[in-house]
Amino acid sequence: MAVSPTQATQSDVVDAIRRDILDGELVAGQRLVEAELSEWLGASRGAVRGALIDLTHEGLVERIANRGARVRVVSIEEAVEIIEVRAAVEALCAAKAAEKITDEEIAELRQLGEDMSAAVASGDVGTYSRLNTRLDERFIAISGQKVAAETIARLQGRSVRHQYRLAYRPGRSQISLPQHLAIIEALARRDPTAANRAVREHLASVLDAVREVASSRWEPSGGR
Amino acid sequence: MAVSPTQATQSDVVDAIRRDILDGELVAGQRLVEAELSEWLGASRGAVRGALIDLTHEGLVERIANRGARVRVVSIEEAVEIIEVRAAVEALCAAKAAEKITDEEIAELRQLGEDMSAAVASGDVGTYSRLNTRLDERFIAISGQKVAAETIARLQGRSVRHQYRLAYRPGRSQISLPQHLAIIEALARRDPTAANRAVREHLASVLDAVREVASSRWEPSGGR
DNA sequence: CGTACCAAAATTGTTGACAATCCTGCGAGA
DNA sequence: TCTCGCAGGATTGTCAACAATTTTGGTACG
Repeated sequence: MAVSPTQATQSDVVDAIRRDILDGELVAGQRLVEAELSEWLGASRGAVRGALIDLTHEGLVERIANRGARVRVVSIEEAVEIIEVRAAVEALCAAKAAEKITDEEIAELRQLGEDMSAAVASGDVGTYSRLNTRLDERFIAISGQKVAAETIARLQGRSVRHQYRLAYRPGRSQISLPQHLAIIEALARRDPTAANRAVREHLASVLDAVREVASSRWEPSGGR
Repeated sequence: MAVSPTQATQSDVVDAIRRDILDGELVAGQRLVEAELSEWLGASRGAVRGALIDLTHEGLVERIANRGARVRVVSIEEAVEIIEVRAAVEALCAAKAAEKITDEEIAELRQLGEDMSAAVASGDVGTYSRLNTRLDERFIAISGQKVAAETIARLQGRSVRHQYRLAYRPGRSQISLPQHLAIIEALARRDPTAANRAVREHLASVLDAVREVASSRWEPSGGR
C-alpha cells in the first residue's frame, strides 16, 4: 500500500506484504512478482525476494522453484488442522499460566473480561475481536512458554483469514463471550485443569463455526 | 563434512550444516562464518548465507544483524518447553491416528513394537532409538495432520541434542519400552483417549529424564 | 482443426563486487 | 595502570548485472 519516501528495508517489506495478505488486499492465489512488488514498495528486488522467502517460512506465501511466489491458499481442512493444533498448545499455555499468574495479572484479565462484556453488550464487534486477540496474547505471555508462543504465532497468520469471517457472524459474540469469561475465571482461580478445558472448549466451538461457515460457502461461490 | 566434487546447491548446504549440528560436529555456540563454510562446503557465499537464514527459521542457528551466525544453544529450560509442546501436539496426533488407523497400519505398528522389544532385549540401543523415531513418524503420518507434523518437525531439531544423551543412559530403554508399547496398543485398540494419554505419559517421562540429566550435569562442566 | 515446435518475452536464480558494520589491537593521555 | 579513541582487518549486508528457466504467442505441419 503505502510507499515510504525512504528506501524500504527487508523487514519493512515483510511487514507490508504480510499486512496486505492478512487484510485481504492480496487475495489467496495471487501471483507475487518480485519486480512488481519491488517497484510498488520502493525496495530493491533483493529485499523483496528475501521477504518472500521469509513469508514462505511463515506459511503465508507459496514458492515454486523458477516459477515464482503466490499468496498461499489455506483450505478449510488446513484451517481446521491449524485450529486443532492451536487448541492443544494454547491449552498447555493456559494450564501453565494458571500456575504462575500473579494477582496483578488476574486483575488485568478481569478488567479485560469486563471490557469484552461491555463491547458485546454494545454490539461493538471490532473492539470485541481486538480484545479477544489481546486475551490470547496475554495469557500466553503469562504462561512464559516462549516456544509455545512462537509456535502459535507461526500458525496464527495462516488461519486468521478464516477466523476473520467468523467474528462478524450474527450471534457469534454471544456464544464466545461466556467461553472467554470462563477462561479468565479459571485462570483467576489458578485452576490449571479448568483453564485447559476452557481453552479447548472455546476452540472446539470456533472449529464448529469455521466448519459451518465453510459448508455455507459451498453454494454461493462458483469459482475455480 | 564431505565436500562434494560438484557445486553444492543451497539445499545441499542446509542439509550439510543441519546434519553437522545434529551430529554434534558443530557445537552449540560455535561461530558460523559465511566465507569459511563457503570454502568448506564448496558452495558460493550466497548459498551459505541463504542456508543460514533457513536454519535460523528452523531454530538451529542464531543470527545477529551484522554480527554473524552461530549454532544456537538451547537451554535445558527451552528443551523442556519444546518437549511440553511436542507432547501436546503429538497427543493430538495420536488421538486422530487412533480414529483413522487401518488394519495394515496396525499390523505395521505391532511389528515395530516387536522389533523394539527385540532391540531392547539384545541391548541394541542404537536400533531401538531409531525405531523410536520411526514410531513417532509413523503415527503422525497416520493421523494425517500435516500442520501438526510440520510443527513437530520444526521443534524436533532443536531438542534432539538434549534427547540424544538420554537414549544411552543405562536403564532408559527399560523405562520407555513399555510406554511405547502402550502407545501402539492404544492405537491398535482404536482408542483415542488412551492413545492421547499414552503419548502424554511417555513424554512426561522423557521430560523427567531430561531434567534429571540436566541437574546431574551441573557439577562436571565448568562453564563456557 | 489440432498439435508440435520454436523464438521472444517475462521472470526467477546466482554471482561477484562493493558498501556498511563490527571487532581487535595498539598507542596516547590521564 | 587504566581508559579512551582510532585505524586496520575481518565479516556481514546490499545491489546490479548476468545466467538460467519458464511462459507465451505465433507459425508451420499433419
